[in-house]
Amino acid sequence: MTRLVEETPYRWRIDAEGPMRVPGVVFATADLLPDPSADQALGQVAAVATLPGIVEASYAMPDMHWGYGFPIGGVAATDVERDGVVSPGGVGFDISCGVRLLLSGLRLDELRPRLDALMDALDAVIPRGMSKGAVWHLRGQAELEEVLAGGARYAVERGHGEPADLERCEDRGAVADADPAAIGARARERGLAQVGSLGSGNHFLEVEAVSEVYDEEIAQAYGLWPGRVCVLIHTGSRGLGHQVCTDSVRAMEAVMARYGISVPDRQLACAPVTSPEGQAYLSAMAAAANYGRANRQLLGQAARRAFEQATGDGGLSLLYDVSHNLAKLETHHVEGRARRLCVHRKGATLALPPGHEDLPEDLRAVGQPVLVPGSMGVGSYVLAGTPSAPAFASACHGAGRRLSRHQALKSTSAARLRAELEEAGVAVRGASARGLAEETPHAYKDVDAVVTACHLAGLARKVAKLAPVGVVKG
DNA sequence: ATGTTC
Repeated sequence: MTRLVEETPYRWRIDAEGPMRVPGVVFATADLLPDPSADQALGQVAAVATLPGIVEASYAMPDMHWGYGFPIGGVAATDVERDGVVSPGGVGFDISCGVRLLLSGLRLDELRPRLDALMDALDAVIPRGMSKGAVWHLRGQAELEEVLAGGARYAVERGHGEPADLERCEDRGAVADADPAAIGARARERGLAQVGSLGSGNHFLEVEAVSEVYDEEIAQAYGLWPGRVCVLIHTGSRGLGHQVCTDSVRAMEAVMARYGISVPDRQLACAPVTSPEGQAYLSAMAAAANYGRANRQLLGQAARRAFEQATGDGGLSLLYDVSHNLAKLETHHVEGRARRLCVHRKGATLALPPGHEDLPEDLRAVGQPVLVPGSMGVGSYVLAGTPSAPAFASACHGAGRRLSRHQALKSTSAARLRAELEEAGVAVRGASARGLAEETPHAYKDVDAVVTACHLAGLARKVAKLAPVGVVKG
């Protein structure tokens, strides 16, 4: 049983006990905390706090819930120069899973008469579901290596997008230090035919419109005006990323004892960042991340074609593309000293503060767009990084699951859910009955409450809300 | 999340 101490209404502490090296810190209201009888995420926050080299605290965001090893919504940083570890479970199976928000030139009232045509066009060009085709037919393993090394940059080089897109991608579209050779044969095979595909589970493409603006100045800098139609794409690195995680966990389990590391849960398998195994993981992870970046770039292009075809206006501009499953080497001040850290964000979004040098120039004054998809049909939020940038500049990544997929499936009728969505004015395309039922909104926390907790805890500030008008799902 | 149990 993990004991929580309430520090503020939006911040709870788990004191460091036993093998914990740092405390746990959970950003949430009481209502958003996981139910301990059904969800072990708080114990996972404490378990992560035992990892070698961890600094400051084992953090969790308001959308936290149970995950593989680390909680989803977990943030943990380790000191690279003090034997800090990297753990594949701190990134998750869907490496560089993330979101991309594109802005159209249309107002919702202009789109309405063409909405069905647009949804049909998207239906035709967006591959989705388990291993069922992709937009991009790579020439073979040699070209897959280019994708793994170059990410969205390579996609744009090959004509899949505009150079301006890259300015609005985290890491300008490609993570450095990616080594395609660090990726195994099986992962490569799985990856060959999936670049430009949505996948299943909680992945989706949504057509939305700006429904509320909370911060005029930042919304203006982001180009978010009321009624503006936009497209939100949520997907990751598909089977390739999954296989990289599987292979890496196995490799680390085999060497942990050699490094004198013991962890309370074997799902926390890890190795020192500077070890051969740590470096191999980070190289493979970066390559898988680039695959995810290329994947979102290709789907954004497919959305442009569908808009062009259905509305005559394919001019979607990219607001931002950001991952919420990644480990990054970053410099942060800890106890007054700049330190090189390996920051794991799993179901947590990077939220760079105003003025940060990694931001594109035209967004630097206001801070990074933080994209927070809500549950299906409920709407999404755009937030912005704050000057205080707690938890190594991180924020929530979504609503956060409340019920397991199995529980959701048992408690929901897919047909009724589809009817409810259509009745609420949300067109649905391509969703399997099971996919719909597992993603029922009542299986998720209230995204309004999650975002409010983020805002009041100072993790990220509210900028605008987006209301859905159409969804494409696996 | 995932060729949902190599």
